[in-house]
Amino acid sequence: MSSVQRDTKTRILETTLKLLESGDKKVRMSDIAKAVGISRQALYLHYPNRADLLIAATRYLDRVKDADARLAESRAATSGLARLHAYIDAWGGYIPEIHGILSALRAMRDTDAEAAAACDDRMDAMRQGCAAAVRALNADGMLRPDLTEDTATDLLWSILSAEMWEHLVKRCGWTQDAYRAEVTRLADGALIATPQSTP
Amino acid sequence: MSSVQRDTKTRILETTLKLLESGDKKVRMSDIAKAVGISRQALYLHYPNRADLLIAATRYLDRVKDADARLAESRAATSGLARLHAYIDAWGGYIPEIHGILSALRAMRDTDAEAAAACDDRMDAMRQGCAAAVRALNADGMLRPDLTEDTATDLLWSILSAEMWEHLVKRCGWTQDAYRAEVTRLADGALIATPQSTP
DNA sequence: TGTAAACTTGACACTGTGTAAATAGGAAAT
DNA sequence: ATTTCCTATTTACACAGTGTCAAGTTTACA
Repeated sequence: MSSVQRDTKTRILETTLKLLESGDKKVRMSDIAKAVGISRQALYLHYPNRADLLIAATRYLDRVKDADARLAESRAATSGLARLHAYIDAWGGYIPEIHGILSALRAMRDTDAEAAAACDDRMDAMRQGCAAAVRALNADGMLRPDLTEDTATDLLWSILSAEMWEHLVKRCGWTQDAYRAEVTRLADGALIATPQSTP
Repeated sequence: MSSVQRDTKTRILETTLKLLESGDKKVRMSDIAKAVGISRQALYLHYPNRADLLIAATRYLDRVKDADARLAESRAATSGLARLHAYIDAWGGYIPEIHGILSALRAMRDTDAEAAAACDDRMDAMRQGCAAAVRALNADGMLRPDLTEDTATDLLWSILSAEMWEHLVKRCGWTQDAYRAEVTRLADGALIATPQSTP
């Protein structure tokens, strides 16, 4: 019973992600159904509502892209600074891949509590990474002395937010490389006691 | 003919703004009508659709809050750095007052072309202010040498974006003062050749 | 052949936006 | 005093999109 069903379920998730990623238009349930090649109602046999489908798609994407593994790499860094940079690279590089689904979920925030929860959950997880990087920085004595770890985490969290990426890359048209470079600089300047300069 | 009409029109705008500002919930046409004390259909006699109403409300807010005058103050600053800081103060202080309507318009971006245009228009105007501040900074030789004026403007524009304010103040719970202080620091670190430090 | 799962079609409820028609009340002109 | 205009009202409907329901069809497989 499960093999066919799982195939369709997976096909739905893949199609949903493709539609969300490639297009800037609105993705309706009927759009997804048509793209998958099933009826709109069949969609509801697999996912009870739009929010659940989007959340499932997010989880699927994480699994496929191995988000945890990527972000875990930053934990291996020895110095606090290296760890900060590794985290910026990891998360900053992940944003473009989840941007489509992320903004679809964000658009549902106001109307759907479940979507809002999924959004928050995701952002909170990201904040954990920021907090860890800030702690490592502080342990090395490199955190700007007038910042608490909490405030520093908030700052890094905001700098690395998907909205910031969207603004710089989508709106201003920056390349991913330019984004990475400037955001790293920005974070360094915001968090580090004695700002880095190329020696 | 006009006095009564203008009164109702103004009352609609004021009510709309109040609803948008004070509540985090969704504001429907019927909500506005009920709050004004007229029928939903009477709303359409004054404003043909929701987007037009929101846009009119934005313009009304600008007029009431005298946005131009505030932002113009920053142009009076003598040094580039003073001008940058004056602009950050002016715009950063204006965001909380227009945040409600701004995010309502932003939520309509995907579905309504006119709302998207109004949003872009507003953000572009803000970018002009950023560009002017960056030019003044560059004229003083204080712009980080590896930044073009365009790139620097993009950076400042992103740092001062309403999304950044929302993240730090609404999400992280910062006070407006903390926001102002850290964002100023952030902008300084991002744009200025030799970063400021308290002597 | 029979059964169950996956899927289909068609219909409908609900919300929110926007349109239309028929009507009422008040002000102002004549 | 009556007509005319303007504002507003009520009722009704069209439309898009989400979500539900019921009855019927295909496919697999035992």
